[in-house]
Amino acid sequence: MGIDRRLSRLAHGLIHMSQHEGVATSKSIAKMFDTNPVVVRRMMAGLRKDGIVDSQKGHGGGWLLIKKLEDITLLDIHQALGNSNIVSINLTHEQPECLVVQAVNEALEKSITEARTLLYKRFGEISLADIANSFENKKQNLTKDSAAALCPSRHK
Amino acid sequence: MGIDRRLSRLAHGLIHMSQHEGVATSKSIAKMFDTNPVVVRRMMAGLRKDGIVDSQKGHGGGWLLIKKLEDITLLDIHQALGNSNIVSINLTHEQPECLVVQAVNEALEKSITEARTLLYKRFGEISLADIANSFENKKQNLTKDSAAALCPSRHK
DNA sequence: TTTCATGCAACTATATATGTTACATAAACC
DNA sequence: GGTTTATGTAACATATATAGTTGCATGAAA
Repeated sequence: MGIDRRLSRLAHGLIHMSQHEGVATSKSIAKMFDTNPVVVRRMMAGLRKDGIVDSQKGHGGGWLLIKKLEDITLLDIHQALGNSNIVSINLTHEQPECLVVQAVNEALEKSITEARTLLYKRFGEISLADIANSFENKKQNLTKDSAAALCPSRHK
Repeated sequence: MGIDRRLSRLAHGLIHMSQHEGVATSKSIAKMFDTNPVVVRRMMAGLRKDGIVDSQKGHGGGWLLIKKLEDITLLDIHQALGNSNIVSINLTHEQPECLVVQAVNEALEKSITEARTLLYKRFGEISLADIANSFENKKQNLTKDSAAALCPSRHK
């Protein structure tokens, strides 16, 4: 499978968006991610569907954050992206009538569900505001010459 | 990504192997999985490396279980297959110097590690003997006409 | 020597995220 | 009204990992 960096990228992007006035274009966001504007639009489409961002077409258009950072959890973003198999282990179904297969899959399913539930719980407990705060704390511990460490080449 | 059914398949196969005398060929195991003998050899190679099974070439050869079911956990099998990304979320590293990226990835990493640790813990607590026992319990609850529910067409 | 098994290389198929190009659509500006 | 700027979307290519398949070499028993 390809690697899924959408959650990490979007959390990054949304926090930056909250710190700037007005809209952000797919192009400007794409620069933060070192990728293509179309990739950004695809990811943002899911967030718009769930009322996290909105988009405006045409001149002066772009993306707008319409929820507060406090009200956006990592789980919200994950779910807005559609349900993916977050645990990459699957069960065999070739001999569904075999009791051994059933017993194996039952044990696997139980463990996997537990882990997935914990992950969702943690994601649900962490808002983008929490992350932004931990970033502010880091910032205050910086010396002045490293104070530019905020996507430096991307915010001129 | 493709779907990873190796753990589920191997647990199934190893339990069946423990219930039969002598060796099992890649071909006979492949029938249980509805797949090709080469797929079986590839999976079994990892288990052999970790001393869970052994193989014999030539006429009358095949695969032999050399550890007891009690001493094989789901974690043992998983690890014998090599380290895969069991949680299919990755972190961005496009702007490693950006404090926002760092804060986001820290939060994600922490949650993911917690979930992965729990999954490994559960996998480590479950032996194939545990699963085989739960299978025996099921078997005893069956009426006689469903008593064939053990990979029926595969064990003639 | 034949047969039967593993060992292994070299493909193809499949699924998903990612990256890219091209074009349609909509809104602001001149 | 036409140009510019932006999103919306389809279509295709790329990367990666599991799975599936074919062919051939190797080793051991009959």
